[in-house]
Amino acid sequence: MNFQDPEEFLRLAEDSGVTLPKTKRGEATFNRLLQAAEEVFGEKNYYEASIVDITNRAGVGQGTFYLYFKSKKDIFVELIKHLHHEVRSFIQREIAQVSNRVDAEKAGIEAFYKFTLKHKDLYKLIRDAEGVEPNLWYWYYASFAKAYAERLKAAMDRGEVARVDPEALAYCLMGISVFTAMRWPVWEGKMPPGEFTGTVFGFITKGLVPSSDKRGEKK
Amino acid sequence: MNFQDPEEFLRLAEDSGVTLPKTKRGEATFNRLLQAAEEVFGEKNYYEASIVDITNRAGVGQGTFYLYFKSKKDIFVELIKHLHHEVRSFIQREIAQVSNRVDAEKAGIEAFYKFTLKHKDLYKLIRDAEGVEPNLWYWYYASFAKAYAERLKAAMDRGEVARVDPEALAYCLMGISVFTAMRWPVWEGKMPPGEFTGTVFGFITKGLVPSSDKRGEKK
Amino acid sequence: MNFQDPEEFLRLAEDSGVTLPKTKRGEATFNRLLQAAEEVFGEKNYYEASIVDITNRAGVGQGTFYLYFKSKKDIFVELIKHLHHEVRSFIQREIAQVSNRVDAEKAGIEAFYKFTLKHKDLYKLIRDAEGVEPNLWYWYYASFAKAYAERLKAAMDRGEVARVDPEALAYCLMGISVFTAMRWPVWEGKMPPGEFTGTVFGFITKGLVPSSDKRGEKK
Amino acid sequence: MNFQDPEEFLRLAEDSGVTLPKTKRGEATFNRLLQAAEEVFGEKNYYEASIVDITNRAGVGQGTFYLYFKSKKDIFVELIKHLHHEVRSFIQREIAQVSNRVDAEKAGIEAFYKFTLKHKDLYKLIRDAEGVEPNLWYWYYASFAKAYAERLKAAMDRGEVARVDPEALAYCLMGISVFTAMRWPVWEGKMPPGEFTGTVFGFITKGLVPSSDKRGEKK
DNA sequence: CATGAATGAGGCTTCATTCAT
DNA sequence: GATGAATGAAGCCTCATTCAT
Repeated sequence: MNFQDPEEFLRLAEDSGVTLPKTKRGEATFNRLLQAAEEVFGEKNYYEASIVDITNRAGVGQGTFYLYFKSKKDIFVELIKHLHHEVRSFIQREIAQVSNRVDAEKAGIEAFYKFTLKHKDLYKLIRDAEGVEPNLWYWYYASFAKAYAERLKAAMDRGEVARVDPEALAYCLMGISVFTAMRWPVWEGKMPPGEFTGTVFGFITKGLVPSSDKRGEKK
Repeated sequence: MNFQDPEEFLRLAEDSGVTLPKTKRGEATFNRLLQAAEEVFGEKNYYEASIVDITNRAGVGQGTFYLYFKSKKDIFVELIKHLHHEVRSFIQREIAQVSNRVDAEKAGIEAFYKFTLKHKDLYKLIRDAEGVEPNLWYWYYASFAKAYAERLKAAMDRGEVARVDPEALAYCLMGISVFTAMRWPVWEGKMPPGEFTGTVFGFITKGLVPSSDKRGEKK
Repeated sequence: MNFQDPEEFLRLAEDSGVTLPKTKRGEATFNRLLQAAEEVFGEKNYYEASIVDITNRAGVGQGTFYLYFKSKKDIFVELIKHLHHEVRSFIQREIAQVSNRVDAEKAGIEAFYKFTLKHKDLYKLIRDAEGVEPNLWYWYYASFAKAYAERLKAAMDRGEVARVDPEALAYCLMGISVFTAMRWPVWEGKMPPGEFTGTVFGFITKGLVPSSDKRGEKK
Repeated sequence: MNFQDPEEFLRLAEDSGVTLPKTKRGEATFNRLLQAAEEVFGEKNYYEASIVDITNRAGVGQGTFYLYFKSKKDIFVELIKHLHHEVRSFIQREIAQVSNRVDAEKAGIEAFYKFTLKHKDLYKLIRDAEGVEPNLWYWYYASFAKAYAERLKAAMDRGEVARVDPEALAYCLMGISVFTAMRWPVWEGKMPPGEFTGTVFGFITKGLVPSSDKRGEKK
């Protein structure tokens, strides 16, 4: 696979596919379509959902769809970008007040669980993204990881986190978040029980904090 | 979502969909089809791959497919089961000689990277599995996690690993494996560089080993 | 075989399969399809006729078919119902002015010959109906017989027809109509010659009229 | 439609399609296939039954079918001819001892009911015959009618039956038999109740017997 | 004789997209 | 702006028939 830089992708994706509405009435239709798409793709998966499903759900005519989106793929991309923004800002908000990075990590994961519980579809959507448009999928995680790594780097500079490769750490933490969220919010539709969360947080904490003897850490 | 027990699923999936060949000639065809399916699904994704793609690749007529598989879905399920078995036994073999659990963990991840590099398709296949047959996807990870947790439990009993919730730990480790494998073997087609691996292993080691003060651990 | 009441069947068949058009343009297409179906099924028989045959004949695209009918079977059922209505009202009209039942019977058969000559397909369609949907076939004849028997019953009350089991009589008369129509309009494409018709009418007349001695008749 | 003479048809159909077995073992297989075909075509109808259905039922391999029959159609034709022979000889036997034609008519119909009850499939098979091979269907009824008419002609000469067009009469009687058999043996799986049969027989008797005044009869 | 394997034409159906109103 | 109609490519699948063993 050969991926562009995440930002590069965004720039490419910027222009195409979507025709913004010009009137108030148009805007309402546009939003109804996007909303319907989230529901339908969430229930059915990209390939098994049809455009008629979406227009029916939105309560508009079939032709109307193409007034705003150039293709099925385009509304999907639009949707992923929208949700990506939502997760990140949601987590951001939940973390904001926590000063220490290690504690922020825990808060972030907790927030991710909460978000996942509300948007169980998100999971399916991202999964589908790979098949539909690998670049989109790549961008989704890579841009996430980048921001993550930057925050970790800063924490290392402040001495809150052991000094190691921040990107590797970012992928570890994302993997933990995603897989534990799969186990509980997605599969069981519940927040994980205390013992489970306790273990997860304990594992992360021990893994992140600077050890006294510093073996294996960079200076 | 409401999933059955992993073993329950296996039993269900046992019977249907596949018709085993009765002659030597038939067996060869059967295998060619399975092999072709792995390639095609790897390249294209479940929904965009067609049965003709598979039969063409296998060099057999279109109707031949239906001699052995009742539908596209059935060959897919068969494939996943096949690959699941392959990964697990591959990793098992690589770990066998390592006595210490923490070191075995590292060896296991390293093995997973190697396997992923060889079967980059596996990644896509499992992803698609969710859309195609959620139970299959659930079974894939859940049965993996179960075995994982058992090994961890044993290690805890031997005092090699801190005594915490083994299942939670299993999902953490799986998440780390999968996401770091995505970053390098899948996206870059290479084994991760030493610094990356070092960080990952360090993180895991610190997270697993019993701490001297035992805070947060069960007795 | 286990058949529902004819009316019951109609009610069941009411709902499904057909989507009525919403615009004038759509209505024209719908009718063209129905017309084409009659021709094609008449020429080829249900199983050997394909949907493409129908859409080609109708001069529309293949997909258009599914805008109005859910399946081949559905257009077939629709057609039979349509033709059933046509025969009955055609015969009704031809009989209307004849006051005496025995003469009406002759007029009815004559009318049936005429109709059959125009719609030789009808014959084949009804035959196929058994294979396609036994209930439809049952309904076709049973509802016919029911109306028939009622008319005969009334004639018995007026003393025009010997008082016997009206239903049995109805099936006798239907059998005669159908088989003699087969012999001439269907096989030869002609109305039967005078001598043939004379014999048929004579047979019926003698069979229906109240005999002077009343042996075997109910009071 | 343009039909050949019934005998002409038979001669045509004589040669083709069937390869008689040469050994004892072969004969057994041949018969098993024919038997299986009757069952399967009876249950499913010609077009919906597949050759695999037949070979499975017969317990032989798929290829074996073509050792004895050149095509699906050929076994069907063979079957119809076989059954046609069966009905006629069965009825013949039942009528044999009845001397008077009018009584023989009743006995014949009764026999037809009995046969139909045993071979409900016959009904479906003949129906299908039209679609599969119109000539076969034509032959089936026409040859039946021919023999029928001859018997009636003889009875007219003996003064037992009114002198009218014997062929017309034959089709009337066949129609009555077939439709009343449909009403009871086929639809209800029972012999008709006494009142029903009484009416049918009364109708026929009155229609057949020479009237005192001879109006409408030939000299 | 017998059989399982193999085939490919052809049927039904779906659906993203374009048109006409 | 909006909508229902129309399209046809493309996919899945069945099955009569032919082959190879």
